[in-house]
Order: sequence, then structure tokens, then C-alpha cells
Amino acid sequence: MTTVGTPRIDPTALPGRPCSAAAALELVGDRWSLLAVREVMFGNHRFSEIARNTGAPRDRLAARLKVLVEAGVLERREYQQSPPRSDYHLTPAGRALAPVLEALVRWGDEWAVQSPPITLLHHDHQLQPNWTCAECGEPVRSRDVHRRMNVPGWDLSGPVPGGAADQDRRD
Amino acid sequence: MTTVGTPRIDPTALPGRPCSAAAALELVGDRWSLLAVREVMFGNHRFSEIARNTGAPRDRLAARLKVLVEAGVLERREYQQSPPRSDYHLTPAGRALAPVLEALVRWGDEWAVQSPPITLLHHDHQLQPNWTCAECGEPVRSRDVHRRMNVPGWDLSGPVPGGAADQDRRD
DNA sequence: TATGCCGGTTGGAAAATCAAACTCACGCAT
DNA sequence: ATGCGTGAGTTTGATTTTCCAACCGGCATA
Repeated sequence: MTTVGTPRIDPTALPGRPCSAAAALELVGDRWSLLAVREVMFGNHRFSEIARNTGAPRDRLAARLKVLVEAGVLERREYQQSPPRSDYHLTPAGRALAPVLEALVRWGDEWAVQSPPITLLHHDHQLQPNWTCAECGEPVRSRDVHRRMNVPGWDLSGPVPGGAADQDRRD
Repeated sequence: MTTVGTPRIDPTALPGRPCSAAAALELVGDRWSLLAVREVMFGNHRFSEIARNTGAPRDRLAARLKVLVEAGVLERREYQQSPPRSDYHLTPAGRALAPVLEALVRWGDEWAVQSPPITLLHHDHQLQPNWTCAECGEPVRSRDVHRRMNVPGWDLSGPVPGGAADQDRRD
């Protein structure tokens, strides 16, 4: 059995700014994918459970699960052979989505709903996540965060006129 | 001038499990919204800049910006009156999306692209974010995180048979 | 034989998306 | 005054995606 690494996206092939967020959204940024991952994280591994608990149409869900498996986010396991039945489990890449979902939940709790439908518990108390910088130990405040673009032809304000990303337009 | 709070979604009205992540995705979970927010965070406030740097079709972008403004994520400002010209700025709710985008970037960096197109800097070193629990100070490991559903009729495995969320199906 | 469960697939209608062209109000140069 | 460029969208018509409901196939149970 060959272990297939997650296929990689070339972010410069995406429309707009080359950015890992755009690449990530290309894989999990549709209406149902993250909710499907959420269900698997909650321990609901079977197609019907995921369909019921996300509300996704079955055909869409089947299509997205296929993409997520190809993307290396989920693993499909046959749990019986006759009739053939599969369920879905998180890969390391899938487990790594936990912070994304958690950030989303926290934003939703604060800005999208009246009261949190789900409470996150750490050990036996309520989870109050804190971003710190492992390098310097300080809490991360957004005004201390800066960005640098590593792609020739782009800077933070967009494509640089005459730069590499602009080459197909010069003549 | 009345300050309009962000309108709230009733998560039990959404398809599937009532969950803040689903509510959040209802607002910012389409193909272009988070990328538009990213651009505004990067300091690109104008329609044309956002359109160019996200790659979004102009009509879609116009529609999404409208939704984001109504949702209280962005603020639209007239920066001149004649001809009328507006640009877009982050509200507190918009700024609060930073952790979501950051989590997405970090996931994309690790699992979706070969090499990070954008580097996040904290002060003058590379940002290495760490989740800790403000309550107990420990780093957050996913096996220490548990969830509790607060909505009657639901638990982690789905709608509870006979429970409140199931009432429209009993007869 | 009939019924239900499970993991999907199929068909057709409805909705969302797209790229490109267009609008409208201006400022500026010719 | 004529034309040109800018900026923030809107319109258009074709394409693509999504949705819902029904269906399928293999098996277990009654």
C-alpha cells in the first residue's frame, strides 16, 4: 500500500493573490466540507449521519467526500464487505483543521448567534483559547502581526506593475 | 446615527446541526467573502483592488460586499461624494475574523501548498502561533477538548429521537 | 414476501456563477 | 466641446452548480 501525500495546489494558478488561505478554501471552502469534517470530528463517521447532521444533499455530500478523500483530508474505510459499506475518518490533515473550525466556532459564538449552541470544554472547564507566539511567548495582538509576500510580482497591495505576475500583460 | 449591531442568526433555523460554525459559514462561508476580508486586512479598501486581488467577478463581489456590510463585518464609507465613491473597512466583527484567516493560512501552508506564499511576522520574527487555554494556561491539545451541545433535541451524535428538534416528525 | 437499512447514484428543475460589456458621473487633456 | 481614463458598480446571456426526490442493490429481519 502506497501512502499518498496530500496533493499540493500551486497558489499562483489560482485566481487572484497567491495565498494559502485561497488554496485552503479551494479544498475545504465550499458550503458543506467543513461541516462534514466537523461531524467526523464529533465521532459521526457514516454517510447517513454526516448527511443528517450537516443537512447537505446526499449527492453533494457524496461529491465533497470524494474530493476530501482525494485531498487527503479524510480517509474512507470499508467497515464491511457485503454489502460494501464505508465510513470516513480524519487523516492528520483533517485533524489539523481543528483550529480552523474552532476559530470559526468562536467567531460565530461572538458575532453570528445569540447564544452558543455548543460549548467547548478543556479538561473540565470551559475552553478559553489564547493565541501566543511560540517564538517570543507574547500573546498575539493583531497590530503586532505583519505580512510579507514571497511571490515575485506581488506585494501586499496586489500585483506589481511590470512584475512577474504581470508578465502576460506586458507588450 | 444609530449603531447597528451585527444581526444574529438562529442556528436552529439552519439545516443540520445547530452550530456556530454553520452560522459563521452562512455569513462568510462562500467562495469570495473571506478573501475580500483578507484584502481589506491587507489594506486594500477599494472595490477594484479587492476585485483584482481576489479574482472575484465584479457582480459577485458587489453582492458579497453588500451582505458583509449588512452582516456587520465590513463598513462602507463614502470617501468622496461626486461622483459617489465608497470603500470598505473592517468593523470589530471583521477584525475578529483574523484568527479564522490565520488558522486557514496555517493549514494551507502545511497541507495545501508546497511553500507559503505569505509569511506572517510577529514583531520582527516569524509568527509561530500557539493555542493555550487562558483558564489553566496549558497548551490546547485536541484530545483534551470536549464538546457539549446546549440545544434541546440534539447531542453530539445528532438529533435525539423524540427530542425537541425531532418534534415536527412525530405523529 | 415484504420491509427497512445503508451508501450511495440518477434525473430534471431551479438557482447561482461567470466573463464581458455596459452605465454613469466625473476630471483632465486636447 | 470632444474624447479618454477612472472607479464603482450593474446588466446580459450563457454556463455551471445545486437541490430535491426518487431510485438502486445487497443484505438482514419479520
